Parts: sequence; C-alpha cells; structure tokens
Amino acid sequence: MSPENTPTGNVPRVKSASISGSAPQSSSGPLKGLYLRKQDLRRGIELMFFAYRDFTGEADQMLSNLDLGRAHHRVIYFVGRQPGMSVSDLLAILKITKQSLSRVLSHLINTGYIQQTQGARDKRQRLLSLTKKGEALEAKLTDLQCRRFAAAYSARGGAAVDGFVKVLSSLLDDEIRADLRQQYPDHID
Amino acid sequence: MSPENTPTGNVPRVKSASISGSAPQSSSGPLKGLYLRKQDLRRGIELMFFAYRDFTGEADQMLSNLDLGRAHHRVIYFVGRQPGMSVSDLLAILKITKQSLSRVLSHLINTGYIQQTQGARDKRQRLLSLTKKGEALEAKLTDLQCRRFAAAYSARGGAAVDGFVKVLSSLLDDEIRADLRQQYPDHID
DNA sequence: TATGATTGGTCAACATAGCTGACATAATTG
DNA sequence: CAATTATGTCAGCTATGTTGACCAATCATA
Repeated sequence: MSPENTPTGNVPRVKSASISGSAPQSSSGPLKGLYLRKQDLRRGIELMFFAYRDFTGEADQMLSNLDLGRAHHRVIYFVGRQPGMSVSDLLAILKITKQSLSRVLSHLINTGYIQQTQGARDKRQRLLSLTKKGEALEAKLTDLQCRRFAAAYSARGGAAVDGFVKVLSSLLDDEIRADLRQQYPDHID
Repeated sequence: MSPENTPTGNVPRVKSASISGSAPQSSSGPLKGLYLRKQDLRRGIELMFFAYRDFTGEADQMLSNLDLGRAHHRVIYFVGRQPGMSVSDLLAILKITKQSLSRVLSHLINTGYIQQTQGARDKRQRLLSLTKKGEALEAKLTDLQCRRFAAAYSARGGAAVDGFVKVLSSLLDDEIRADLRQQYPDHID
C-alpha cells in the first residue's frame, strides 16, 4: 500500500485505477459513489472480518463445552435446515472434501446428534437428519445467532436490513445464490 | 428446530419466545419487523457464512501460491493499515495468542514481508511495518478484496451500503467498534 | 446383462492455525 | 530495587482442512 495508510481525509479519491472502474465522484450533489472510496472499501473488509468473528464467537464457546467445533456446527446447522439431505448435498454446500466431512459427520453420528437413513429412490444415498438431541443443540445454537441478528436488525430497521442483504448477496460467488434463492423464496437477487 | 424446517410461508411468525423480545408484527401497514421472521434471521446467518467464505476465497488462492495462509494475510493487512503498530496492538486486534502470532509473524519477517524497528519511547516495543515486498503483496491482496466490495457496492448503491455497514456494526461485540471508529472518522455507530 | 459412473466410506499422511503451559530477557515504572 | 510490561521461545496438543489410494454398493445405460 501507500496512499491508504493515512485514513484522515474525508475527500473522495479512487484514483488508483485498480478499483475504480465505475467512475465515482463525478459531479452531482449527493455525490453518488462516495461509498467507493478506498477507505470505505477497507472498512467493509474489516467489518466482515470482525463481524464474522463475533458472530461465531458465542456459538463456538457453547460448542467447545460439548467438545465440538465450528465444523460440527455447520453440519448440524445445514442438516437442520434441510432434513433428509444427502451427503453430497452437504458436501456441495460446505465445499470441503468428503474426508474432512467424514471425520466430523461420523463423530456426530456416533454421539447421537445425527442419524442416517437409506435413500428410497437411490439406495446408495444416506439421507441425513437430526436426532432429538441434535435438534435440541441446533435450536440452542441457532437461537444464539438469531438473537444477535434480531438485535442488529431491530436496532437498524428494515431499510438497513435490506441493504445488508443486498450487499452480502452481491459479495457471493454466483453459484451459491441459487441455493439461497431456493431456501428463501423472497430472497433478494 | 422444528417449525423452521419448512421455509415455505411468507407469513410472519416469531412466536418462539426465544428471539422475539421486541414484538414484531403488531398492526401497521408496511408491517414493521417483518424482517425479524426466523427465516430472515437464518438467511442472515447463511449470508454471513457464504459471503465470508467467498470474500476470502480469491485472496486465499493467491496466498497459497506464495505458501502463505489467511493468518499471514491478516497480519499483512493490519500492519499495512497501521504501520508502526506494536506487537501487542496487533495481538489486540487479532485476538490470538502471542504464540500463534509469533509463528506467522516470524515467517513474514524471515521472508522479508515485514520489518521491525525498536520503539523510540519504549525500547521494548518492536514496531511493525511492511517492507516494499510486503507493501506490494498487501496492495495486491487488498485490491482483490476491494474489487469485490466495489462491485457489490456499485451494484447496490449508497443506501444499501449504508444499511450493510449499520447492520454489520451492530453485529460486532461492543469493544471492537472503538477501533473502527478510530480508523474511520465517519464510521456509523 | 455387462460395463461404467455415481454415492459413500475408509486409511494414511500431511499442513495450517489455533491453543496451553512454562520460562527467559530486556526495559519500564513505582 | 522490585514489580510489571513487552516480547520471544520451546514443547506439545487439537481442530480442520488437504491429497492420494482404494473399496463396496448401487444405478444407469449400451
């Protein structure tokens, strides 16, 4: 870097040619594109880092008390979201190797959080679902994170939530959106 | 879980007593609090997961070509943001142990991305800054992520960016905001 | 029906990036 | 001078990702 080290000025500057590309500060009054200043983009980067860490922190704590980790949480969460999903469905969402998943999933099955049933149409498939124990844990964890979101959403209001969802959606790689669109009927594209 | 498995209805329902707490759907027209439905909160959770992964993905790729990881990236990023910071400053931001940081930081120093200078006031301090090589890498990585943000911000506009920043800020644990407030003068609290 | 593709699992080995605990050195501060 | 602070280091452990190889059951199709 070099020009970004001094986050002093409020003056727009996107000169660097690298991240401009859509010609911000042009002329008009409310100065459309003011939010494309390098400092605003860096703030976005940092917000993602800090918010993600804080957002997962409480759940991580609860999980560690049960000798589980974030990887177990993800499995429990997504199986809870879509009971009866296959292993390959889950792999597609998590984008990890089956060997990585296997370690975590086996543990969750052995400790009674998740159960498998053979697929009806395709007997090769092992359809995943939460046990009662798994449902209870999923509820506790999701509740914890939902509370945080509910607080943030309430504090900022519907318009902010709308912007939040729109921007996060635009940060996604394209493929992922299909899944979200399917899960959430009124998802903003 | 149990009522959340069927993300079918658009009908508000926050009953569960667990995440209500601010009495959404009351009476009025545009139905304030519609965005507090459990499905909206879950969508937030998932957006954070997917967006964070995609947001870091490109940089991770570039880093792995240099035999560096995300931990190295964080160090390079924050040292680049605030050159001359001390090791303990960095520890406070990253919230990892000095042993964890040491491994990564030593490597970055040995490979010439970061340099240390003794503190003037306090000679115990090792003030950190990027070398030319480090600055070049930081610029490439930050540019990559800034591009993604610039595209998302441009696509959604200033109002959405405002909502995005507001909601993410509210997701933070309280302490972290002080640092952001200091770094970004016009940061929304 | 025989063949090839798909679904899922397993073993082994490795890398990254966190953690704890213990201890050391140098400099600052009271 | 004593206590605290800033930093570094050694040793070992854990969680979670990776490759590569190989296997069994099932499905789909030529």
